[in-house]
Amino acid sequence: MTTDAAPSLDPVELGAYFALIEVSSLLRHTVEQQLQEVGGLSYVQFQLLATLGDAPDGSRRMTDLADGVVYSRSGLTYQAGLLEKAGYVTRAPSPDDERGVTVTLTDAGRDVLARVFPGHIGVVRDLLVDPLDRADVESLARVLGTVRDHLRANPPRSAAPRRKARGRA
Amino acid sequence: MTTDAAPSLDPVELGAYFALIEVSSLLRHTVEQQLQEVGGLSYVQFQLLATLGDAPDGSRRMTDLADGVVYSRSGLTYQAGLLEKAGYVTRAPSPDDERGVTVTLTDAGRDVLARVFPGHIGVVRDLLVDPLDRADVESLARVLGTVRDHLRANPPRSAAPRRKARGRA
DNA sequence: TATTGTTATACTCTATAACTATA
DNA sequence: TATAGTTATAGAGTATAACAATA
Repeated sequence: MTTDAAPSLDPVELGAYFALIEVSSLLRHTVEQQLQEVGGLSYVQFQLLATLGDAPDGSRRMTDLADGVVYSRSGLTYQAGLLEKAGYVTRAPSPDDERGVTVTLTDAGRDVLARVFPGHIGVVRDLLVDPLDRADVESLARVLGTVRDHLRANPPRSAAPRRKARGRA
Repeated sequence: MTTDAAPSLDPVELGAYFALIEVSSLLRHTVEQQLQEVGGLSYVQFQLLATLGDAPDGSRRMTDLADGVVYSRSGLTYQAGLLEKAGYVTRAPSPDDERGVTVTLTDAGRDVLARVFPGHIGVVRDLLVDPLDRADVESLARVLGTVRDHLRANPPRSAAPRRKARGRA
């Protein structure tokens, strides 16, 4: 039901896709530079720290940290290791489940987050928010929120359950 | 120079930003898997091939290829080298400017594009287009188009592979 | 047995700087 | 001198598979 018939997108749909890719790519690239310059953080590292910062106690289990940030376990272990070595997080066995590891934000972690945040916000405002009027920002938030919710509800899986477009050729 | 005063974003603005990052990240990751499985292509390689496919004669100069795809010259040389080795493009000195290199799509390059396209389109439709109604897709295309145009007009001063942004601060 | 996380390893990609050659 | 592109190289990140420990 997905891509059996001749798949195509009209110009508007294609335009939305291409614009999304180009905008997010450039925005992310610029933010990455800012994070690297100011805090020596990669974007993934920032996302992990920010996720911890959102948690009431600054703690989260590895698995819960992975969410939309990283796509493999070992990748998360690697990044968490770097953050721990930098002193931004600690890792300890989870109290309730000895298999799990609880990652906790340190004071130094909160510091680097605070140091990095203003410039981060500045980039996002300059590149994404300022060029738009209020109504467009609201529209963008709503529409992309819809897409995000659908993605979360239907995890795209590793393209495994997806049909092998054995089309022409 | 841009935002020195206390920078902040309200929840809607932050929501637009986070949704953009999450959606584009997941979309790109899924597309990358499809491209890899079906055609053995990375996303960047696909973008380069697709750019060539858009050109009337299937040719373009290296510099023109770089546009929103790659952020360093050497990175482009690397990817173009891979594509050449795979037989998807040829490289030859530009006729008009002996310093330049003209990259040209081969028949094999067109083949792999054609082989990869249906599934690519399918992913984009499943993940981005189908969850939205027509008006939302149009809105998304328009708003992101606005942002993209601003980004192109005001290159974020470091992601400019062509000009040498000298005179920092 | 299934799940959580780590390790080892190999690979891809990126970026800086030095270099060649054309303009 | 400035521009177009390549090369060398080094580093960051990712993914897969084998592994240990716990549930």
